[in-house]
Amino acid sequence: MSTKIPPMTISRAAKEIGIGIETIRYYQRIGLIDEPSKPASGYRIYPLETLERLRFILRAKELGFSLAEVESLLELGDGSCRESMLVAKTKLQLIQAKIADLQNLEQVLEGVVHACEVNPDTHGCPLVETLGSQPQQKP
Amino acid sequence: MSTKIPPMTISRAAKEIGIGIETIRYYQRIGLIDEPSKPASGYRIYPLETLERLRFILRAKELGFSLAEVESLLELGDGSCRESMLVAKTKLQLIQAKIADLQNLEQVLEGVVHACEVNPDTHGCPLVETLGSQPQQKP
DNA sequence: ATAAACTCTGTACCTGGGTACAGAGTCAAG
DNA sequence: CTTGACTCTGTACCCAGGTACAGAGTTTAT
Repeated sequence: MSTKIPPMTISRAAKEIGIGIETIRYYQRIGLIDEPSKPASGYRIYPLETLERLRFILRAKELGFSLAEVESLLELGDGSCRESMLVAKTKLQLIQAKIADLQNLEQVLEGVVHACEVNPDTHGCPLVETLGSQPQQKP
Repeated sequence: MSTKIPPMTISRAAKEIGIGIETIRYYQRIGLIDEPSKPASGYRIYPLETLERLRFILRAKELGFSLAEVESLLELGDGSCRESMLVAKTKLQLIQAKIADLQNLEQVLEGVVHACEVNPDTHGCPLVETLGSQPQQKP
């Protein structure tokens, strides 16, 4: 009477998470997730725990963490909150620096695009001259 | 009477720009800068023009452009301003999206670090739980 | 005039983050 | 019970962006 739940094989896991099969295997190779033990004969079954871990990895990656950083976060997860916090704080500072950099670039690009729009000569493009001259205000 | 200006050999160029010798050669290999012609016997001399181009590349790289993007900017530099502007506009949009992403991450990390500071338990770390749960507000 | 320092050329190697594929085994539907 | 779809294992390959090194030639300082 029970509707059969199809076993969570690698391709179902991949589809569930929205990731490639080969990528899952890659993460296994580099030890980011562990391989479910193989049942003597048959396919590996991916437990919920592993799916959660994969989701964690994906979200962290989207947020700009490298796989190495993700790994340290995962390792610290089991340990002290203080240590994880240190990792996060360090990352936060990097993120803030990166934001500042990008905002600087944004300004430069906006200025340059505007200048190009206002003065659409075919020569003496402001964009090229901007990048070609001294560094922009980098405090 | 004239003080000898030492010739701008590759290592002097590298030092001047603040880049490795091998990196300059790498840029030559991939066609990003051209190799000064070699004087039958002796070392290649790097003209100011090439130094400028290297500086351009470095600044653009700092601003987050890939070498491929840098190349297209350099190519467009000689052509129409309108085209360069298109490249810059596209890049601007990417930059703005990236900034938004990072600001989202910043908020999440700040919240999490704050939560950790307020409630420094050794277990149930908010950071880990945050990344472990549903995706943050990603509009 | 000779040794140290530099350059040139070519090729090999590295890290990060995957992606592809061959060949053998396994499962599931008709 | 066969056929097609899937999995497993292992290895190879891809891209970006470099970095290293060997062996031969050149320059420069002493």
